[in-house]
Amino acid sequence: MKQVAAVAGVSLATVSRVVNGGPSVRPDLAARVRDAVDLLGYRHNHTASSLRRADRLSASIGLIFEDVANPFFSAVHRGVEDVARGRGVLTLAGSSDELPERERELAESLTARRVDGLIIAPAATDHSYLQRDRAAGLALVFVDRPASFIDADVVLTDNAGGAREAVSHLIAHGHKRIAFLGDRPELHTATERLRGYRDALARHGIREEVMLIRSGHDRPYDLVEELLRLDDPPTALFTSQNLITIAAVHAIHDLRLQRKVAHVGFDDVALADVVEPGLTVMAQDPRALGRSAAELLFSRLDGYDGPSRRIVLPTTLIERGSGELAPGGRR
Amino acid sequence: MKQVAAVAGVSLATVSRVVNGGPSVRPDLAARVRDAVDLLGYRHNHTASSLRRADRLSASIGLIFEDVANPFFSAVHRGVEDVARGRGVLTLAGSSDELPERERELAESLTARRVDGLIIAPAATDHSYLQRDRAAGLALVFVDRPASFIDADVVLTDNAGGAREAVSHLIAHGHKRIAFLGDRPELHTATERLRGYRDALARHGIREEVMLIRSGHDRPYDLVEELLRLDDPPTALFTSQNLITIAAVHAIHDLRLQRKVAHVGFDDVALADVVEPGLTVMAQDPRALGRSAAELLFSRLDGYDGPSRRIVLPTTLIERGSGELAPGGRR
DNA sequence: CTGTCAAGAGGAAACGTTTACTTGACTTGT
DNA sequence: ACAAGTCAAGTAAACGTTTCCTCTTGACAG
Repeated sequence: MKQVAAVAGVSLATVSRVVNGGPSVRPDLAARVRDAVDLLGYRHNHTASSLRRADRLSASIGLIFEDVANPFFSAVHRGVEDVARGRGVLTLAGSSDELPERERELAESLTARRVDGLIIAPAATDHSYLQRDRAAGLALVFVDRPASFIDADVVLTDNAGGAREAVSHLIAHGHKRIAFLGDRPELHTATERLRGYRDALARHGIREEVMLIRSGHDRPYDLVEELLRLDDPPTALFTSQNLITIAAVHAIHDLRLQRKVAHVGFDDVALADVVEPGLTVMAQDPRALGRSAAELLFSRLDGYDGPSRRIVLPTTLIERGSGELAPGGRR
Repeated sequence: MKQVAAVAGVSLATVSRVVNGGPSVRPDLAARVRDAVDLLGYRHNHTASSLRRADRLSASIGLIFEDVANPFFSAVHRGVEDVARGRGVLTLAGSSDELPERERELAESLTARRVDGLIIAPAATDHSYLQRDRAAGLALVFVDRPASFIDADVVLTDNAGGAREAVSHLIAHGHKRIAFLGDRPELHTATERLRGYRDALARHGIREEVMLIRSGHDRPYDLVEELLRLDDPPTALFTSQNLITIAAVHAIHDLRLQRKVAHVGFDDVALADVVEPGLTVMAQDPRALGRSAAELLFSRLDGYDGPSRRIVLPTTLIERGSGELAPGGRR
């Protein structure tokens, strides 16, 4: 920049004004500066700039997910990017692999780079360590799961409602023995979906059976096999997470029961409509999740200073066949 | 930091030394500094630090993909992250949506933030604009597709070889009328896979048929339908991209031809083994692609200054049934 | 003419760090 | 006991910008 100033024969201040589209600089000078910029191949240094600038904004936000390669989270990522792009804001993403420690490291790494905000799908159980950064102006939004020990904006899927609707759908098709296969119970989404399942049963006067409620199994495939080989097996399955759903589809097909046992999954998966019968799912909208989270974040950066908000996005039932089988396998 | 120094009763330099694990500082002073840090909730400012530091490294790298939400690229992303994490390096990712202009904007945004390196799955046809940044020390690696008009490290999948092998596999099962469905021909991967297809036919003395070679159709589903309704339809399909593969599976199933027409896809997709028959694919290893790219990048940052390297990763044939059907549909 | 004002430009301080250089107190070898 | 060397700590300059403040110039009103 100094060189540019020298070549253009102006002061540093003027170069800065031109580079930032500053208000009052004579057209001929501006042109000279621009020529010098091109000539020297000057590249603006955004980090140095934001160090001194009044707003102190880095125009970048951090994302912390379980795994950036999980289709669910990469869709959230994209949703965030969609709205960040409009503001010239870049996204830094990292995978926590569901490890609280790793999540914290990432958060610290990101705040050390002075990101303007953080969007987190929380793994850690305690987020109070972010309190200080927030006091220092960091915008904070949680997505997919609420945070603990810190009061912040959050955007969620209607897990309980979606699960309730999914299970009610099975009940409407005549099922009474419906198994619940869930993720590890320490996950908020898992317990919420279980709550929805219970709710649906209760509303229809169906008694829960302990044998049919299974959470946090590490080999879902085996679990499904076991369930379907019971003396009195469930007539329908509700799988409450995408990887479990996929494992269940495998198991059901391997046992050749795909026309006998009904199945609804939470969260949509690719090729769900090519499987025979098509897989009925309660779909989420991860991209919208990301967009909403980003909007909450930017509203904070734009000065909103009210109480924290909680957005809950609805789910959509997609009927493809597997969820519409009657008990015993008739359609 | 000034406050920390004041509270601990030491100079700024000493605080800096402690914060950076500097070599020679008396233990009691170091302890006092650390106490002050905790007390004040001091957060290191990495950007200010890298501005002055000798290495001038931001410990972050930029990623530019077509779409961070595409499972292929999100897996590459994760591969990069795997190796970056080991070095405490963060990844900034952006989606170009295959628009050269958007790619360039992203690249400029990233270099303005002084990332140490850039990993790009190129959309643009001319990357010479990066020449200057590279001269200034930016490490540069291209992934999935080679760059144009700039000589840089690149890591690719063996597109031609994989396609050749896939098509040979179909030929080995007795097929002679094999259709090729490809992506837009301006994409490097698309032309390479077509080359592999042609190669396989030539090696086995099969004449190409123009009618059976289709590239860059925007409605692959309709295209497959059209092909299969020809008077003399192909007995096998080779779909050379994941989205096209999925569309083809849909079309084949809708026409109830899944046991009549053989099908091999390039790039693996979820649930491919639950479809009936299972979908045979030539799988890539996108995560390894990302890891290799990151390794090339870091070797540059570690001082490697030799000629640019080109890594080509092999593909793996996964036989699941659809590729092993004989012409006419017998197994 | 003088005085007021606005616009345009420059000088220098500041942002939060690191680091080259300096200082001072010890240690060591003779 | 003294020169030389070592080590720990401090001072101040520097990194690449932006911004506050001042200065000059010219226009215009009284």
